[in-house]
Amino acid sequence: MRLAVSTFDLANTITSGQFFRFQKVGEWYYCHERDKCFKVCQQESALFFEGVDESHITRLFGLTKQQEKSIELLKQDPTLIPLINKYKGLRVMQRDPWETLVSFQCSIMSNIPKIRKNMELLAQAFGKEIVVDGQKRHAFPNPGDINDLSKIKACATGFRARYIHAANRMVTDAFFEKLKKKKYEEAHEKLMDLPGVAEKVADCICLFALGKTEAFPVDVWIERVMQELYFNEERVKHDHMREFAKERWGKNAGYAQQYLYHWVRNKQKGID
DNA sequence: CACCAGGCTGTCT
DNA sequence: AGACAGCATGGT
Repeated sequence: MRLAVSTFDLANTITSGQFFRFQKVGEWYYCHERDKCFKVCQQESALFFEGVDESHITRLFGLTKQQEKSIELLKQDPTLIPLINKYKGLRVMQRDPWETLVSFQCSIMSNIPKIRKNMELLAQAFGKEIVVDGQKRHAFPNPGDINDLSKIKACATGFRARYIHAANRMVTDAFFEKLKKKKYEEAHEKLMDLPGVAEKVADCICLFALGKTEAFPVDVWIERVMQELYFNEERVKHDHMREFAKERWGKNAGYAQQYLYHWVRNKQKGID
């Protein structure tokens, strides 16, 4: 299957810290979401994919006119212009909420390669086996299925295991569907009732899975880049940065966050 | 090997 | 109520 994409950058979108279950094989990215496995590759303005229908691709990768317009609007902020031009086509994804919750519980005191490992091991330990292109792969387990604390620990999750184990008993897919319909502030507050979920993780779930585009997750990388670009290197509290983002970018704060994060991480890695 | 990561808990105003 | 120090874990 083929889809025309005018402003989209698959590689930067997949590797910008919002998605973890993928594997690059040649030109293809094999991507997982819950029980779905599909492959996707980009050649200029053509996106090729197999294994899911087009609506799945446009939803997951945020390929909407609305997002394109929002990012264009952010160029009214002169500070963001070079970042948006450099990573033109970077999108905020819309992932499965349950899988997003577990991946960001894993993100506590961690890093992207390790989160990817945790998610793969959890799928191997608790998910059903699926075969794609002759390769053995694993679906991600449903809410309720990650129910063995020592097995969760064996997935290199450490002290996060009890958070995942407890949340597994507290949520359902229907719970997240209800949150999608609520306002950002209310969804954010409800998420923080879950173990291993405070301001930052709740904002990641709001932004990457519940469609709350005003959510502005602040981790150490956002703290650093905001200090550099907006606070003249002064130390500022995370709460103040969230307020600042709300004032400055409103409903588009989440898109701003994604460009800031990807830019500062690649700068650190020396990628140009 | 020192260093790097967010949330939870207990303690102090 | 709100601020803050100390803890837990695995990879580089």
